[in-house]
This record gives sequence, C-alpha cells and structure tokens, in this order.
Amino acid sequence: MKSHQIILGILKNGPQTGYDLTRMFEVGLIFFNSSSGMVYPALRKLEKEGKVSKKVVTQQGKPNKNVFSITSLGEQEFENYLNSSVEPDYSKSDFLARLIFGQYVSSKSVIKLVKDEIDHETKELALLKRPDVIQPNHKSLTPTQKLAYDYGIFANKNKIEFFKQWLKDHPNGD
Amino acid sequence: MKSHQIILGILKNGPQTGYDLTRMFEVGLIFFNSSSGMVYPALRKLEKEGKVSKKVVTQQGKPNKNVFSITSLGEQEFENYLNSSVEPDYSKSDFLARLIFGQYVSSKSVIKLVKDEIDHETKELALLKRPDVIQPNHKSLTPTQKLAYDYGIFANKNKIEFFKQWLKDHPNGD
DNA sequence: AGCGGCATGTAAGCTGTTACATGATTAC
DNA sequence: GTAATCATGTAACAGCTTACATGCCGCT
Repeated sequence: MKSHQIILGILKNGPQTGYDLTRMFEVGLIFFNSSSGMVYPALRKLEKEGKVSKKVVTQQGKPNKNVFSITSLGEQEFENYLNSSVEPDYSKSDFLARLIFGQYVSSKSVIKLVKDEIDHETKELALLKRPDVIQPNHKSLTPTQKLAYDYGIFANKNKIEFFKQWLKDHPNGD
Repeated sequence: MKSHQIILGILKNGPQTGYDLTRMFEVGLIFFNSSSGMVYPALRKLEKEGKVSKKVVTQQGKPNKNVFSITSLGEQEFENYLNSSVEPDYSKSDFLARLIFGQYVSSKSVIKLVKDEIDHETKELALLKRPDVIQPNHKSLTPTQKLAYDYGIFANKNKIEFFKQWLKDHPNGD
C-alpha cells in the first residue's frame, strides 16, 4: 500500500486538487497520513506515467487550481493494488513507547502523559465525528466506508475509556 | 521517536545482541516494528558515537555474539528522548484502506478481507499473551509496561469482536 | 497590520525496507 | 537431508518528512 495507490483510489471517487488531497492525508484519512511534500511529487509522477490527467481551473478571488482525474491506465494500476495481497497493519506509538519506559520517569510524568493522550484522542474523536472532515465532497459514505469509520470511532472511544479508567484506579500513577 | 532511541531504552534494561533486538523489533514490541536491516547499522552508528559498547562473547555450538551495553553517553541521549515532546501516534492500515475502497470489490472479497483480518489479529493476540514474547529476559513487567500490554490486548480483542459482530450482522457483506 | 485559509511546489536528507549473503548447529 | 534457529551483516533503493518558498484573498 503506497501513497500513489491511495491517491488513485481517491481520484476514482472524483477529481481532486493536490491541496484537497493534502488535507485528506493530513486529517481526513484514518488509515494513512502524509503531507504536501509527498502529494505534489506523487501527482507529478502519476501524471508523467499517464495515470492521472491534469486540468487547470482558473478561479476568481482564489489561486488557480490543478484538478487531477484518474485515467484508464490509472484505473488499471488501482486494480492491481486491489488484487495484491493485504499488508499487515503498521503502527508506531510514541505514547506506548513512553509507557514501556515509564519506569525511568516520575509517576507525575506518567499521569501527565496519559492525560495528554486522552486529550489528544478526544480531539481526534471529535474530528472523526465531523462528516465534512471525513467526506469533503458531500457524497454519502458507502457501507464499507461507514464500517471503517465506525471502527475508527469505536477504537478511539475504547482507548479513551481504557486510560480514563486507569487514571481512576491509579490516581498516583503507580 | 527514532529506532536508535528505542534501542537505547531497551539496552537500559540490560545488554542485548543485535539478534535479540531484531526479534523484539519484529514481534515483541507493540509500539514499533522493524528488521535486522535497521538494527545492525543502528548499533554500529551508536557504537561509533560512543553511546553503546560492544563485547564479543564466544559460545560453543553457536556463533559468536556481539553483546551491546548502553554507556553513560547513551544514557544521556536517552534522557534527551524522555524529555522531548511526545509524537502523535502514527498508523498505516492497508486493511482499513481496502474497506474504504470496498465499493470497488465484490461483497465476497470484503467478507474474506474481514475474516482474514480477524484471523490475523487472533494470532497477534495469542502472541501478546505469551510472556516469553513480550519479555524475553525473564524480568517481570513494570506497572506501566503491564498497562501498555494490557491496552494492546484490549485494543486487539475489541477489534476482533467488532468485526466478528459485523460479520454476524452482515452475512452477505453489504 | 496581521493572521488564517487557499494553493502549489522544491530540495535535502533521513530512515527504514528489501533482498541478499554467509555459515554453523539442532531437530525432524 | 532439509528446515528452522542462531547470528551477523551489506547495498541499493524507496519513501516519506521537514523545512522552506511564494503569493493572493478575506476577515478582524
């Protein structure tokens, strides 16, 4: 699962600008994160390979947009991805790392770590519940998309509840 | 949170070989994954920087081992990590990606995807419950380590239950 | 006057992955 | 006899991150 495959999949649902894709990769997607430094070079490469096509849209009061659409070659490439084997999930958690190394910091620090994580996840949860963030083009979610986001919300809530409970049970962090 | 910081943190708990570290990065850690291609170069670099020291241990019936220990300079480096700000969690899920793109495959494929994921997570759960995998050096877990692993098990179980329930409710994948 | 949103991009660099290579021993 | 485990490593590459750069518009 590479970023350019995800881009093709998103474009299959309708044309997008690099800017919109960047925002999705930054906040909207629950399964992948990235930034503009990746999106624009990826789009150029896909264009060079004939997998997406660019259309310049002039706007008044706003900068011009480069709107990208998927081509039939791009559709084939995306098919290849869908037929490839599923990669195992990958996750990196600095939060859990610091819990593992919790013995080397004070109880107070651990409490703060957990509280901050709860705050952060609570904000993430609020984002996940905003339909405009997860589906910016006003289309309704497909059943499997709903399933994915429902799972995201579920996992997030469970995490928050788990650590809130721990805080209650261990007010001194030990 | 970089791999070399994690290595230093692990070495703080006792000397390790590159081989042992590799196994931890491959299966034992819930917050970071990697492979031998990363561990050995990282150890060399840390040694060159004076943050770890190497001791060659000859063994009979087995290849020689390079056992690495953390130095005081390495301890300082690790302190710097502990004092740095916590990075947000990063995760990449090909499974969720394929759910998001579920509209482009058959219902049967979606069912298979979910079943395979449940199988895979069930195996992961079994690993998480094996103390020898998560703590190979026979030490007992510290309270925060236990918390981290309990959360790992909890999240894993919830994921399995969530998708098992969905399979029950949607036997035809729609 | 300044900030946030819209919009696009580059360049350098780090990090980690993949694939390969070697070789001895033990268990089946 | 062959597969798995122990044990170490390299080289090439892909991929992504970070930081920077630009500029207009609308709002306050």
